[in-house]
Amino acid sequence: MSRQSHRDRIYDLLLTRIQNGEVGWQDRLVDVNLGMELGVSRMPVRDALLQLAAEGYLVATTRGFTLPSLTPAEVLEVFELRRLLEPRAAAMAAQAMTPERLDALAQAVEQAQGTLGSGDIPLFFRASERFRSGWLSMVPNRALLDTIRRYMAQVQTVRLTTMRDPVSHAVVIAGQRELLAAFAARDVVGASDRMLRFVVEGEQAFRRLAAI
Amino acid sequence: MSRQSHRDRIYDLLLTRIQNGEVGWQDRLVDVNLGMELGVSRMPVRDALLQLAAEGYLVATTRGFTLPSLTPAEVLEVFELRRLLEPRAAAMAAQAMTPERLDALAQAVEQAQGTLGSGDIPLFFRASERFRSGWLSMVPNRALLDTIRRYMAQVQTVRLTTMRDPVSHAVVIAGQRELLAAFAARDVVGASDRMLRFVVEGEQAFRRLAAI
DNA sequence: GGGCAGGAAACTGTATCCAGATCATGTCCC
DNA sequence: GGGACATGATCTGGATACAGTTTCCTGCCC
Repeated sequence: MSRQSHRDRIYDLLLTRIQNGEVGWQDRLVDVNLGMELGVSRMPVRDALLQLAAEGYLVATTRGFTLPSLTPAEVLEVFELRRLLEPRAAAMAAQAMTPERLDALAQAVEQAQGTLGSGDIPLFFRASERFRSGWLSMVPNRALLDTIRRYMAQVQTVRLTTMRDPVSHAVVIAGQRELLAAFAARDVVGASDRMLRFVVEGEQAFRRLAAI
Repeated sequence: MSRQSHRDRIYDLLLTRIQNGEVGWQDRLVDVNLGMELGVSRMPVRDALLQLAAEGYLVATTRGFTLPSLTPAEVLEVFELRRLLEPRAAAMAAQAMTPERLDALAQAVEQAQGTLGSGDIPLFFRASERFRSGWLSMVPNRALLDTIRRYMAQVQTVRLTTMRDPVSHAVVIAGQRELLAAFAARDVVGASDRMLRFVVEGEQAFRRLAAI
């Protein structure tokens, strides 16, 4: 298979859409429709959708596939997982950091900062996502990275919702700035500690918004 | 769908075979053959196999699906993940433990102990699996539990291999006994600490066998 | 206006078939 | 004996069609 199969191509495309927030929480991904859009039969689309479901990015319903919708209790379970894994991941990222990646991360933080006046929520989300995936991809442990990415996909809709809360923006940006400083200094312990606080702050914002 | 679909039924059956060690590391699971064996077309078989692959239990090759075969470096990445997650999981299991579950765990440990003289490797493996899945299923955090189960599926063949090393058996059983004692005492900290040591011991055994 | 029933639409699961890719085996040549 | 090439077998990916299930919409009745 010198060329990518339809299934793999469609999987990549759908995963990118999901991770870019282009799939709404009420959208239904239906294989026949996507097949027509992409010029293929529904079979490879279905295969890609089933794979995304098996990996936790989507949920199968009797009327197409949708984004997972976690209960607040389930989201808190993911926060617990984040507290266990992300400090270590940030530490590893700090150790592996490069000047080029630091530049890119700094740009993402400045972009997020620039939305504080304008209230441009989608841009704030995209910049924050760029910061996050930028440092995550420095993590050398592939099993750890895959695990983090998997659960992040499941709470995507929650993240979009909490990002709409302007109260959180300054907190998030302050966290990003301090993480960036730790990364720049190759401060492994500092990155780990700040990441833990970052996750805790995110959980506090979630609990406030969900009135838990 | 009041009756289980072929796909789901076949998924369950194949997963059971995998987890019971009935699939050899050189076996190839081919959808046409399994379809004939089970009296269905290859499509639901293929779907089930693709799902098992997406979940990490199998790997697709150009000639059927096989058990995953991780490189030693990849296995060590998983050990890192285990060190991060399993102490916490054991702590939660200790907190949630019930007398009935304790009985079942104790039986599993005794069964594993009984193989020390006979050298019955498959029985030792099954008893150890029973111990492990017994306490894991007490973990109330579903995200954490799913994450652990997923990466354990990927290292199944490694576990089967290291289980064949008789030197490890006494170490494993001692670990199980001490975990069992911590669970019985609802000793959350003790369970966490012992679990960390258990994982480290497993890693040491792996490093020794892989001559790393 | 609300509830229920029936039918159509919209989906899913899967069977069958075809085309393409890969692997294994056999043969020939050096 | 070893390597290269050709051929056949064996697999995969995917297209199409059909049957079954679920949901939605409309009409009718109270």
